[in-house]
Amino acid sequence: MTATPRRTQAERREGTIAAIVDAAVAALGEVGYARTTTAEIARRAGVSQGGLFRHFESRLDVIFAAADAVRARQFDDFREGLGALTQFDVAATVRLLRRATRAPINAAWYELLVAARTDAELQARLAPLADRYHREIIEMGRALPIAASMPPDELDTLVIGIVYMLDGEALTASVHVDARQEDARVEQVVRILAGEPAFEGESSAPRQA
Amino acid sequence: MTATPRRTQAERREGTIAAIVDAAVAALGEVGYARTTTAEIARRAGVSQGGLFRHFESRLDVIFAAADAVRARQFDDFREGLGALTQFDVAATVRLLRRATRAPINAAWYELLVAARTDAELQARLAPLADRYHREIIEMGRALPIAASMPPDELDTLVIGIVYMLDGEALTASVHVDARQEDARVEQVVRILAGEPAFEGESSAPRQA
DNA sequence: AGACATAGCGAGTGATCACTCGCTATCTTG
DNA sequence: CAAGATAGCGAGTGATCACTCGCTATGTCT
Repeated sequence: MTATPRRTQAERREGTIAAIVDAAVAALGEVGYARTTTAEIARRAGVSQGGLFRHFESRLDVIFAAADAVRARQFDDFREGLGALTQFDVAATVRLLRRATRAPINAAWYELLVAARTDAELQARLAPLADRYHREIIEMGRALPIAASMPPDELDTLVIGIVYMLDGEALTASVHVDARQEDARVEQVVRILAGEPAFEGESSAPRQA
Repeated sequence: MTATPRRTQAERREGTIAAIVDAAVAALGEVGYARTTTAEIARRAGVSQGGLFRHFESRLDVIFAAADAVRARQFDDFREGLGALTQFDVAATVRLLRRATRAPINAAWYELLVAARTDAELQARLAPLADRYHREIIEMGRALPIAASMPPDELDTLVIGIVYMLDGEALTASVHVDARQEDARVEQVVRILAGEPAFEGESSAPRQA
């Protein structure tokens, strides 16, 4: 019945580990950190609980591997989206960023951020990953064509600020969405990045030397 | 030994309920949603587990009461901070907002937001509170002196955008802080709210009619 | 082929979860 | 002051947690 495909030990190992990590990422996104139990992960991965602990010493080790997978995948996905644009467009780029922050996989990242706040061990493991994430976002921003039109550190601050803003929007999205404001927000960001005032003032009397 | 202060039933009830709600808020902030158990809340409130269930039908009811307490207290604190300013100052106001998002009590709100994403019951209870929170933030923004210098809906979008940005910053703070960027971010926000470009462009050639 | 190593299994284990229940302590009402 | 109501207690209860352990299944090495 069961045709055994004859895989090497390394292949079996690798495949099982990948299944467990994928399962953990999906579970974090779908049921949250607290309910991402070893039983839940094993069930989703099609592995027994004992089998899971053959490859990971603890639940935290699985979680950590999942966190790094999320970080890596988010960049792959975003760069893929950027590459699909026929030409650079600030509004489209901001919408890509929003799509990234709203992606199910990114919800897993938020779960980890929040859990890390009150879990010292997780915090210690996650901090280096978060630093790297932060660095990669900045690098990504500097690689954008718009980088030529403003000082690098001002761009860095703007890019991170925009990402933070979309993070806040994504977090609140589970209990409150305002589609009209979301569109308006993209337009404001576009104006800011274009070096224009953020709003169309009716009586814009510029003061301050 | 124990001098009984002879309180009425209503006073006893009220006092116990307040202690439980306070304990829940503190627990959410200090140990997170998952570890804010009925035992933890009862211990902090100085009440037995059974005593807790005398006043609340379920853990979720306690959590809900805590959520509303957080929302109310955040506005009281913020308005108090605003009142303490000798005169209106955009930078100081943004820093007050940051202080609010970084306050321990606000961490409780983030815990609830994230938990609500994967908990349908909590989501249903929290959504009306979140709507109200959102509305009150907008009203607060419109009451600021700066409201006179730009169209109301543009201001709304900016204010919520800034709050979201500070939310994202606060969330990431447990694993990554960048004090220099945080200062720069306030300055950028001030420039944006003043109707100036967000950055000091070196070769600012304004295009677009 | 036979000896050995690694992969995978699933029934435990003690701790902790939300919540219940029978009880006592305190207040209210006539 | 007596009877009834409300407040508060803490030892259960079944479910679920991360993790262990003795076992079998499969791949590797000579």
